[in-house]
Amino acid sequence: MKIYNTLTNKKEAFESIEEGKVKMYVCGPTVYNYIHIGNARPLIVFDTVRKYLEYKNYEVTFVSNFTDIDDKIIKKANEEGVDYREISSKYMKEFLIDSEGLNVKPATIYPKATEEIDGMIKVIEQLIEKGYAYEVNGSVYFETKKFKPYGKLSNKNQEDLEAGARIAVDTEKRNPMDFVLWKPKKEGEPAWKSPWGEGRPGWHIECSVMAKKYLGDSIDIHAGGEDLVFPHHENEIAQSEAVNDKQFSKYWMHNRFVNVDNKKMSKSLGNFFTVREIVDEFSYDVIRFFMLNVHYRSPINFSRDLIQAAANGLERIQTSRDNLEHLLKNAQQDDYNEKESMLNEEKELEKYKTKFETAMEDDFNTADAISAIFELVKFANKNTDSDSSNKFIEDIIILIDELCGILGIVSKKKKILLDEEINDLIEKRQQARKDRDFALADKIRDDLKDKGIILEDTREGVRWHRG
RNA sequence: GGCGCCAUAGCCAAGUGGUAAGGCAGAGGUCUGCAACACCUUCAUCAUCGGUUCAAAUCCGAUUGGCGCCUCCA
Repeated sequence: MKIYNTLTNKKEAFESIEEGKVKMYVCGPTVYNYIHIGNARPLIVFDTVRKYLEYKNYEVTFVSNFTDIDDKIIKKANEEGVDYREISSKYMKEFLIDSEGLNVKPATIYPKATEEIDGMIKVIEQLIEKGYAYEVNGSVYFETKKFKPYGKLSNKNQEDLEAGARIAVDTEKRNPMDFVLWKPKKEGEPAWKSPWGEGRPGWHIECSVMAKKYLGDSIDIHAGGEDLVFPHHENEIAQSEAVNDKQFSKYWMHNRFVNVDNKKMSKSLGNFFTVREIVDEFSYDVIRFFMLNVHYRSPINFSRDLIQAAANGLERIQTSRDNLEHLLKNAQQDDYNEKESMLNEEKELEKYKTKFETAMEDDFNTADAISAIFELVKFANKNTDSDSSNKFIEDIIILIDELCGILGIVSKKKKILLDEEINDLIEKRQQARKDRDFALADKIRDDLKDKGIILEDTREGVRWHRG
């Protein structure tokens, strides 16, 4: 299995630190709003990475934090005139709802920044002791010059960074590139006690501390959006490796952005769509499928037309799977019939599975993996009919479900329970068709369509599903 | 100014040295009372220029265009 490692800028063979186990840390959301579909990309992508690792029998410990104290949260709380905790707890809940909708497996642990302050203070103290950090007027800064490898993740060197520094130099700092570990309390803001007076932690220290506490000094995979490479992840490396004297993360994975009109979608630019908005019109399943249609290290453009195209594609997979299930109900033979034996099905199915795995092993090429599913679907559509055997159909269904399952793609259409009223109407329509009263038959079909029930007259009888 | 990424059919998108996967949309056909589904057929030489090679979308160089990071940000 190969993973593209931002640290080395190349694809590397994946070898976990401890055999059979993977420790993974993904930077989680700052909870001050509903997530937008840009936020959904890392969620979906790294959940898929996890699912594939688990499919390969790794025991994955997956940690994803909540940044539940931050300038933006405070700002929003002040705007709404409520306590910051009301904001953070509300949007944590909403995040988990979207997360579940997107078929993201819950993290092993979701640590919250505000519950880890003691640990952060301890690490900051250690950094000061070891000479990597210094205190000025209640603020504590990390002195980047003291950490020699600083810049190794983002391929920057201190001189370039200083030359490019656009922020007005904070006179408190010894060096413009130093970053804050602890900031003093401002009037009206929440604060915690510390050896440097009341205040709150800087953003970067959170992740270093939570990763250490729940995963240990060295982890296998650290992931997040590409914008986190610098400064966030660079700073995490500096903090963690300065304290632990060990490599912090072996592999660093970063997803590219979701764009609108080829421009980055972000809360600050205001050109974003929330996941909820899209779910209203399409569905969580379509969003997930849409995201996985593009390799995670390529930018992906978002538009109504593109997501509609993805919805149509997903429908193709689901329709095929539905048809198979329908055939299975009527299938008689238990063992392969002559035609099926000729097809050498097992070997044929192996081909799609191999293509799928090969794609996934190559830095999680989900786009290519999905094409294997489409090829499997084509094979199924082409080679099954009412004469197919149970065994033949079941084998295909199992494989479709397995492959879709790894990607977290829902392979079945959502159905409601058989409603007698609907069945009555369908029978009525069948009678009308027999009587060649097509006007009535079409009216019944149209009426059902208005209620969201789509009828299809297949060779094997009338079928219906939610539109 | 520094660092990095990208350019494949109407649209989306794999492919990183051996002659272009897959999906959406479109066209023609089969099936069907009609429709839908499905199936069959059809639809590109890979931004431009130059180079390396028996062989390049794939490597090198240049040009043009686009994007990201260097500041909160997935």
